[in-house]
Amino acid sequence: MIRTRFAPSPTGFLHVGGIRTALFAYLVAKQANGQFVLRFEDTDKKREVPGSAEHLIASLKSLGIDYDEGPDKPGEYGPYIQSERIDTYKQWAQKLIDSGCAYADPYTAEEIQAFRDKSQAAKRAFLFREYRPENPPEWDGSQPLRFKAEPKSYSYHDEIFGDVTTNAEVVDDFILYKSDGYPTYNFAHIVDDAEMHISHVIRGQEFISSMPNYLALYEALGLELPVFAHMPHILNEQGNKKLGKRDGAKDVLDYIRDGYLPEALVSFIATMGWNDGTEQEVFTKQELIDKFSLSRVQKSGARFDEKRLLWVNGHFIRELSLEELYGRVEFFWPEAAKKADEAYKKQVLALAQDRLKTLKDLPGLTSYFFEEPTRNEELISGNKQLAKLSTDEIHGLLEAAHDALSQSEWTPEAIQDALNKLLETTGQKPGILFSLIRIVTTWAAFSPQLNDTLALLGKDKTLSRLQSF
RNA sequence: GGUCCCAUCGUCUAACGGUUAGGACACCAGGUUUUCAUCCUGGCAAUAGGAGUUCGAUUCUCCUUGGGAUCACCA
Repeated sequence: MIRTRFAPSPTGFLHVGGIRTALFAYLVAKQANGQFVLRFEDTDKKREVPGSAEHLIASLKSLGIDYDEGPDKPGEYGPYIQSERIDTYKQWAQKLIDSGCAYADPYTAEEIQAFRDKSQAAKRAFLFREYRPENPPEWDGSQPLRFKAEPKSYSYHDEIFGDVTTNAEVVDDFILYKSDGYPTYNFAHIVDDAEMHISHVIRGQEFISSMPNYLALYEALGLELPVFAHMPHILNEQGNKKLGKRDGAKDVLDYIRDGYLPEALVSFIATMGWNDGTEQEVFTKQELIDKFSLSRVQKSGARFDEKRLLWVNGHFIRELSLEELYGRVEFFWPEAAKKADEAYKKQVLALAQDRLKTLKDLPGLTSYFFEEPTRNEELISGNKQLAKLSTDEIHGLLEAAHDALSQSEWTPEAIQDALNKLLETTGQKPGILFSLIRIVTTWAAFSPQLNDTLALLGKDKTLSRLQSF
């Protein structure tokens, strides 16, 4: 049975890097009809951020990364919050003590710092085991509990990085239990993964360097090794370090608020560092479940390219049926659209759909359909051809347009006919005449095809805007 | 610095040891009788460097260079 997990600590929001790890773990579970588990690793109470747990859950839900078991979704192996599992860790720690694999750390912080300085002075890496006390006191919970490591070389298989060998020197007596009564991640996650029957450990690359210690612990605990897969980091836009909250990594929920579609986000995030080997560029969630494989995940880090995300988002917007899109843009309409009726809004949306990169673009693209636009002379003076016209000439053309259109039937076809005839009677080029009409009726930098725009705007509004110049 | 990992167009990437090194984003040009967008056509653009193995290396090995991760009573 395949069981994967996503185990964030509730210390903030989720950015694309974290979401990708969650998504891949989810895909691995779903494609095998297994379970995906959410677990909160809240053993560092100092770093915990209030509200973060709810925020993480909302982020996962917003992208449709549904977990089968989690803090708010009881399952067979709960609870799924580490701070509620202290008794379990205690039992496992006792096993280690009994088998002589763990001991109490009697040193003060100052003493340890002195060891550290000594190692540094000798230009050697600090290893606690070199200062291992000969007769450690009995562990009473007030001291840290350390793992008694046997330095040896390990090799293991990583689904993404392949066969990795580690150096014996780096195995050290790391802390299993902190003096504050909470276990460390290093200890707790291994216990939990075992207790929760997790088959695949999928996490960020930063844990690779700790693998020797984990492997030593699995061994001491007599546990079977899960499958490991370490994700390369997502790099910031400059490509010089892993994407982090400090250098502008955005909360995924902010992308939703900014009008990005969940399915676009999912497709984009999945294809950062993964592809199916064909030339397919975008994927639905179901396609990802069918086609994803850890072995095709790139070893090197991928940069976050916002331009590409924008393209993917536009692509998914265009794929949506009008009905679906209408359902998605509910909160993105311009203020003035509130009183407009549904049928009208749908027609407006149909004209805007191809132009939308994010849903947030909607007001800028459509407001003149709902309220009188603000006049912006620069649209005329900034237009090379129109700037050459005198005010009288402009008025003449608009008057002619008004007359011609006032006698027209009000369908896109009839309007187009009228406009074409107008081209002949005025002897103007479309670049001049149509641009002028377009600008005066919308006062927008760009707009949909002129006849469609006017047809939807309505005869009265069109004629009055032509006259108002 | 020690340890581990990585390296194809600007970016994301494809290529059982044999391809004119392919696709996409971005950019540029043209087309779809106005603009913007969509759509279509075309263009620009890469195997970090050096040895070795081989009839033949993007691909295998080694070195160099460059980059990243990690060295906490954080996860």
